[in-house]
Amino acid sequence: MRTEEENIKLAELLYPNIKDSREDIMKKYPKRELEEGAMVTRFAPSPTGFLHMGGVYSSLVSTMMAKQTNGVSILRIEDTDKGREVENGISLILGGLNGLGIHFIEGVTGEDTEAGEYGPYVQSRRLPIYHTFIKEMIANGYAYPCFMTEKELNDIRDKQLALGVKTGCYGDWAKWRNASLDEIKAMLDKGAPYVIRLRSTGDANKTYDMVDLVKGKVTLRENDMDAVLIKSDGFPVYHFAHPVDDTLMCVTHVVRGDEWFSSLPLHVELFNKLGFELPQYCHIAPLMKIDGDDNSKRKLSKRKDPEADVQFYVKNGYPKEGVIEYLLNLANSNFYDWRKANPDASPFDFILRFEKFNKAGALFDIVKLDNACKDYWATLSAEEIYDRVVEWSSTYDKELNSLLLENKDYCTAILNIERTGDKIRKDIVKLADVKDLMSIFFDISSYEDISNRVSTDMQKNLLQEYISTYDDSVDGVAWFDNVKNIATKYNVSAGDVAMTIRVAITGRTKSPDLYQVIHVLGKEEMFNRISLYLKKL
RNA sequence: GCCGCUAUCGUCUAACGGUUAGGACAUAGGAUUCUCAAUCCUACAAUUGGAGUUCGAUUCUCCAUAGCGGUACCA
Repeated sequence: MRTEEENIKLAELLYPNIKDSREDIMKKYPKRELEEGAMVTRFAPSPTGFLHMGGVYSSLVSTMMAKQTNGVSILRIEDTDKGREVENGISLILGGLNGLGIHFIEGVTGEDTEAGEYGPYVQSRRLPIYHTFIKEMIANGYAYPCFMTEKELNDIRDKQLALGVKTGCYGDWAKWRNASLDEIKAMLDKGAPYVIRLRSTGDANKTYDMVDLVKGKVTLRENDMDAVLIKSDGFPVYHFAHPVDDTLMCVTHVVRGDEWFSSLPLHVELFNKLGFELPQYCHIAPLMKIDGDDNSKRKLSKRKDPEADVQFYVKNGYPKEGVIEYLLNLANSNFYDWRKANPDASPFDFILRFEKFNKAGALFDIVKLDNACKDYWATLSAEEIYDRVVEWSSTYDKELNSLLLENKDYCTAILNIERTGDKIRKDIVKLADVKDLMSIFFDISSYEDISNRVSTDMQKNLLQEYISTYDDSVDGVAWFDNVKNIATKYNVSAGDVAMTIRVAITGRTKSPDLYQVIHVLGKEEMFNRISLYLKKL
């Protein structure tokens, strides 16, 4: 057991260059002046080159909660694991978030830029801050250097497993927690690598209650793990960065995935030992996915599920409004009722409530998301959709982009088919669908065969009759009356006549409203197509 | 193995301890006298199991089971 003086010496020995005290640091991060009830939230992703939908979900909740209470939302980058970091990781995160309309008030705004007075907002730029607090903890006897090797750690783990007890570095298993100053000095002189561990004073047999805003009242077991706080490369682990950063940045509500819930007791102990006030915790359930292999539920996985990656939505041109609607629906199921009552409101105006969140993991249902997206596109005009496709295709489909730009009026007319009146067409889920939808208006690559429904000879008769009776000036009802007349004359169904015309001018057995298609194409183009088809028959 | 969280139709969910357990998505059928999409109507479909408390339990308690999470010098 080391004495108080020895601990102070130890702290000085380990961090001789840290001269600031905690007060020096705290002064730079004054309490925020916000109105009563304002929430300060944060989203803290790692720049691993991949923004998970679960992250989008929690960032959406964080930003909306802050906005609804006139608080502050912060985007902080947790880049303390140098092994997993990826180049342009920050831009990827920002791109994905902004692409979905999620914006933070404060924090990182680019690879090397940030906004706000409580920075830096990238953890690798905050090392002296972490070191100041860890130095103080060592001096107080709350933390210590541990020289255990990977092999030693594995060995005790094997022993613990064999004994059927809890694994990890705690109690008597933590061999360096009470080492003498001389023993430590000897190791340091040898240049042995070390980590800084918490010197836990918790008792795992004791429990206490606290409130999680999503889960309600929860009973926690005290932490007794001597968790690693500072890695051998000098970077903090998440567990240590969390209390330090969130306290200095005056975060009031920690919204994070449920996978963190298990480490809450450790965080509580750290807040206490650091003399910090505990924030409110909101552990939201993860997004799940049915695994095809064995039908079991599992976390939406970035390796197995393309829809786990935000890039999937961006690349395919999913509307941000649809994705947001779906996510909000998942967050608070009363969103649906609100949407019915407020059909024109922005989804960001919906009031989220922590107590309405689901406690268990929800299956991420891409079919339902598609449905929300279809509904959204149906609310737009042809011009609005045209603008959105142009914007999207400029990066994701250059060929479609130039087609759109060269034929603006024509393309808008195509997009306007069945988009007016009270029967709105819903066949667009994502902008990537638009290409296929437009293709028939530019080029027919092949014809579907309907000869088993209408014989080739009959098709010729019907089309000739159609050409000779066609009147460009009549409305849809009169146009179809004519189709019916042709049907009667040749003793076939009106459907057969319509189908024949459809295949002749679109090549397909399925198409939008024929009358409207014809008028977008124009009389001349229609006749050209029909004669081309007649030749092929 | 150890620790924790959770449990209602296929999926997301609603239901002061008293409801014919409701809605949405999906699926199936029908209507819209041209296909597809949409829309409207109808149908299908659930309280994990077992004890207990209670006049009465989806709701409260306990046990079991299952799913998920954690058990890292990852977040």
